[in-house]
This record gives sequence, structure tokens and C-alpha cells, in this order.
Amino acid sequence: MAVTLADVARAAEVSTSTVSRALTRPDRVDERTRTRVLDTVRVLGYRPNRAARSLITGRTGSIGVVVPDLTNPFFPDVVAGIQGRAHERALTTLLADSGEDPDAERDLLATLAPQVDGLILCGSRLPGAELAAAAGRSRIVLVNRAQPGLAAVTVDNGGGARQAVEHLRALGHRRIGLIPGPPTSHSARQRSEGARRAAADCGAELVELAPAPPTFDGGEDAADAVLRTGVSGVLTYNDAVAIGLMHRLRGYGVEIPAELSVVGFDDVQVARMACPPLTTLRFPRRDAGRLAVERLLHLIDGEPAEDPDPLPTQLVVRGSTSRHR
Amino acid sequence: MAVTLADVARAAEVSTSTVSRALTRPDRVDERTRTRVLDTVRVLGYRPNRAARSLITGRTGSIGVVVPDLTNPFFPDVVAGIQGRAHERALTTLLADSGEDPDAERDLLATLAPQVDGLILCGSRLPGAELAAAAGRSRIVLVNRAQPGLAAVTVDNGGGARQAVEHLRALGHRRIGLIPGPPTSHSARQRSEGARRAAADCGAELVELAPAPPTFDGGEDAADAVLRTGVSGVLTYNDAVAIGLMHRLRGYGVEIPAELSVVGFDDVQVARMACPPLTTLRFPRRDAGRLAVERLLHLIDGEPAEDPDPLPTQLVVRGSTSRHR
DNA sequence: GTGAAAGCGCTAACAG
DNA sequence: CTGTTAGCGCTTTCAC
Repeated sequence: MAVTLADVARAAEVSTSTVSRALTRPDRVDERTRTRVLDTVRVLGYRPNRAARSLITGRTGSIGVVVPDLTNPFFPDVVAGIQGRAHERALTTLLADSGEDPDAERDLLATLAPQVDGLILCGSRLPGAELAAAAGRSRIVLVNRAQPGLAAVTVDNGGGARQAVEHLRALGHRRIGLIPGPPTSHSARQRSEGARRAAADCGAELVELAPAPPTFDGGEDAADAVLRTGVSGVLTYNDAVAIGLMHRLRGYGVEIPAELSVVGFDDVQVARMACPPLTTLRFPRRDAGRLAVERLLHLIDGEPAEDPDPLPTQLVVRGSTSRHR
Repeated sequence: MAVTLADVARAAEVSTSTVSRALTRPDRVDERTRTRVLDTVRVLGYRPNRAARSLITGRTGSIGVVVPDLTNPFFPDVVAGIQGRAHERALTTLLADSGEDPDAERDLLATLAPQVDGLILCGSRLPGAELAAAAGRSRIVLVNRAQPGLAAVTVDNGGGARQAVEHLRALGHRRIGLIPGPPTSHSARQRSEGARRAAADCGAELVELAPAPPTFDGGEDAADAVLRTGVSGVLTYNDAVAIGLMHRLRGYGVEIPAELSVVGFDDVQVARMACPPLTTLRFPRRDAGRLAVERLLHLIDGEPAEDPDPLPTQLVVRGSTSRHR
């Protein structure tokens, strides 16, 4: 029923191979035949059958993307970057959500891998060894997660945490609380580590609290602990935690930033909608997505391509931080 | 390099057709040969080549999903529902974001359609005629958008708006403002219409403002207009608008809900994080997604399937509404 | 119940 | 520069 290559060939009075070439290797075809073929293609409304093409080339023309949680406003931006670039490169994206569950992620990886030319794994929760193994079977690019030997687009998490601590220190805060993220998260560990080093360097005392789930609820539940430590400034793993924390604290009647300064991480959309608007760290999420596609294309073409520098983070100062006292 | 059907056939000492049958029509194969084949499949780690299968069956085993804006926290939940159900049905999802741009949506539709067995269009911005035409070429299910003759999963938007108005009226508000959504949006029109009817029915005066972009910024920009009308309660097209509005108003020193009650729509995650927490309307977004997949599968199997009832909306009362005066 | 044979629509050598 | 010839890996008649 659909128009096939053979139909075009017949109509243009050439062989199927010529039509195929005119479409995939225009330079290998005489200009006059080429235009004739291309015209018939247009007239007949021919659309190549991707399955047939894949079958022979081994390429699918799509890439797979796995994110831990689409509901986390962090990821849609990365995805937007990925899809934008992929679209420009005439690639389709298969997007899947692992729900932050390593088992689900493994499963998705297995089902996606054979259907795509390569995979972009955002904030993967899989153990390094498993990632390395998977990378042997398919082309993989990591986002916001590093693994020796694997291609990755990373963020300067440590540097961001440093900026946060220095900012608080500059405002006069000496004792600074830290609500770390999930210990399984690579970026969480980097952020904590960066904060630790920065505190040591600038003469602040870092009070590390228990790790919290990286969510609004996680932040709410951490409020009591923060209060107990008596710190005057606190840095959280991400914005969701910061906002949950502020929310609960406001309920307690704690004035922010007068009594406590709060710094988030990621600058998700809601950061500026919070009350008070949240001081946080921003990095170019869309660019991260675009870059990841670029890296993946390199991998697919078998080019070497060294890992680029981590993407820079930038402090965005809003109303949730102020001078101590 | 990969294990093929022929490899399995050789190892199990049967023909390729038997292997194929054992996999796709287990009942048409003798039990003993079947287990033997299935065992070899497992041992060899055989995975059917989807391209080859598609080429012959005409099915791709995937469905396409188009949303207007992944960044809008409304959609990830719907998508989660879709992906969950699709996964259970062994379908892969191709997810794309149209950026609320009808041209982009048209484009996506064209590229996605040939690669999938069917499409789920969430809150499509395309004109009805175009949708109808597209539905002629591919199987399509609409979500939160209705179009005569097309399969759809809808939400009781009108009923939701009615609940909002009645809630405000019950609290003593007589003059109620309405910030409508984009006129191109089907759900926006339904919500406005529902509010109008409810106001007429319960003796409230509905003051309709100019439509706002369905975003935080749109809400902020509508603040002046709301103030000018002097209404004591206001209903917005969605939560983002409500939160933007409250944000700006707080900046003006307006007390919410003491001076103005605000009701949103959708109950996105940030609704409860807003200050004050937002009274809003909730409906089962995940279920909407799951249902959409179900409907699509019916379509694909050529079953008739009548349209189900709109999904019910439910008022969630929080701190942004209170008694008038 | 099982196998042989014939393609699905396309690309990629290989000759000419 | 173009056509001929083989398949890619799988499903599906059609005989047996």
C-alpha cells in the first residue's frame, strides 16, 4: 500500500539502486537523473521504510534516553536539549523513566539497547561495573555521572558547592549545615565533597546532617535536624530539598533568611517561585543535553573524542540568603 | 554477530519457522519441541531483531507520544502513566515535546507516525480538521482534547471549574475573577465555560480577564489586572498561573487568602509547595495516561471501543482560599 | 506439528 | 554513473 523504492524506480525509469543512491549518496549520481528521481520521490510521496533500512544498515536512526525521574524538573530541560539536537540530526529519541530504581533502569537498558544506535543515561544509578559492561555492548554517554573509561557530560558539582559555601561564608556564616543527597548518587557525593573542601579552605565549620531523599518531602523531614544543629546557613543537595526545608521551617515560624540562610542546587523553575525565592546553583542543562548527543554521535561514528570539561555552575543569588545577624 | 533465528534453529535442530512459531504462536507447536526451542533461546541469549520483524509484520512495537511541554509538571505524570502501561504491554514509547508550537507538532507527527503503531497526542494544539486527517493515516488517541470521531481520554474540565466557583461562592465570594488559558487550548475553553455556567447557577458574578499564557510569568503579568477588578476570589486556568499570580501579589503586599482567594487547576506538585499552599483541582493524570494506552491498543487491534466518561476532577482545598471578609 | 520456500523494502558489493 | 545480484532476519503461506 505504501510507496516503495521499486515504485519510484519504475516511475523514474531507473533501477532501485539508483533511487537508493540518489537518496543516500546524492553525489554518486548524475545530476540529471538525481533530480528526476528526487522529483518522482516527491510526486509519489515516497517515504523510506525505516525497518527495511535498519535491517540492512544495522542503524536505527534513534537514540535512547533514560532519566531517573521526569517529574523532577531538572530532567525535562536536559531532555529538551537532547531532543532538540537529536531532531536537528534527524534522530528520533526513545525516552524512558527509571523511577530512580536501578532494577528498572537495568531493564530499560536491556530493552532499549537493541532498538537504538546509542544511549544517553542521565544520572544513572547503576553500579560502575555494570555501566562498563553495558558500554561494551552499546554506545553509551553518561550525563551528570562519571565512570572511568565511559564517555560523559559532567557538571562541576564540586565547584558549585564551593561557591555556595563561599557565598555563605562571605555573608558572615561560620557554621554551615549540609543536607546531602542519596549516597548512591554520584553528583550528591561530589557536591558534599566540594562543600567539605570549601569549608575547610575558608574557615567555616560544616555540619553534615543525614542524607535526605532528593525531594520536597525529604527537605521537610530534615527541618527538625537543621534546627537542632543551630547553624545559621544551610546548603542542600538540590532545590527540591531546599524548598521542602523552607516550607516546613516557615510553618515553624522561622524567618528565612533573617534567621537561616538556605542555598539549593540546580536552579529548577520553582526555585524562583519559592518564598523566599531560592539562592541556588545553575548550570546549563539544555547544553548538557545537546552535548551528550554530540558525544554520542562521535561514539557512533567511531571517533575518539576526549571528554570535555565539566560544565560550569553559577551561583544565582536570590532572597533565601542574607547576612548573618 | 548477534544471535539470529537461524542460530537457534540450528542449535535446537529444528527449522527457523518452528523457532519463529514457538516464539509468536506457542500453541501451534508441540510442547516438547517448544520447551526445547525456548531453552535454546535462553541459552543462546537470542533477542529477535525488531527491524526484521517489523519489515514483515508492519508493526513496530512502539507508540508515539507528543506533549506540548515536558517542563510543565502536568505532563510527566501523564507520561509516567503511558510509559507504565506501555511497558506492561511490551511497547516502547517514543516521546516528543512540541514546545506548544503547532508547527513543531505537525512536524513531529509526520516523523513519528511512520515509526510507530499508534500515537497519543496530549493537549494537541492542532486544528480539528488536521487531527481528523492524521487519524485517517495513523491510529491516534487524544488526551485532554476532544475531537468528534477521534478516540480520546478527556477530563471533566467543566465540572472542575464548577467546583472551584461553588467553593468560592460557598466561602462568601460574590465577584469572582477568571484568568482564562490560551484560546487555542481545548481544555482552557472548557474550564472557562464551566466557570461561566457555574457562576450563573450559583449567583456569582464572573469577571473574565484577558487570557494569560499558561505559565508562571503569565500569572505574574495578570496580577495588575486582577487587582484592578477588585474581585475577592480568582480562578486561574492552571496552577502555574495561580502561583505566578500569588507571587507577584505577595510582592505587592496583598495578603492571600485574607484579601484574595486563589484557586488553581491541575494540582501539580508545586501547588502544595506554594505559599500559601494552593487550593486547586486534581484529576488522575497517571490514569489518564494508562487509559490512553488502553484505548490505543484497542484501536490497533481494530476493536470498536466507545469513548469512556471524562475523568473526574476533585477539589483540593489548601491555604489559598478562605472566607470572604 | 513441522519444514521449505518466498519474500517484506531496502542497501551494498560488483560488474559493466 | 548505472544496473544486476544478493542478501539483512524474520514471518508466513503451503505442502507434507
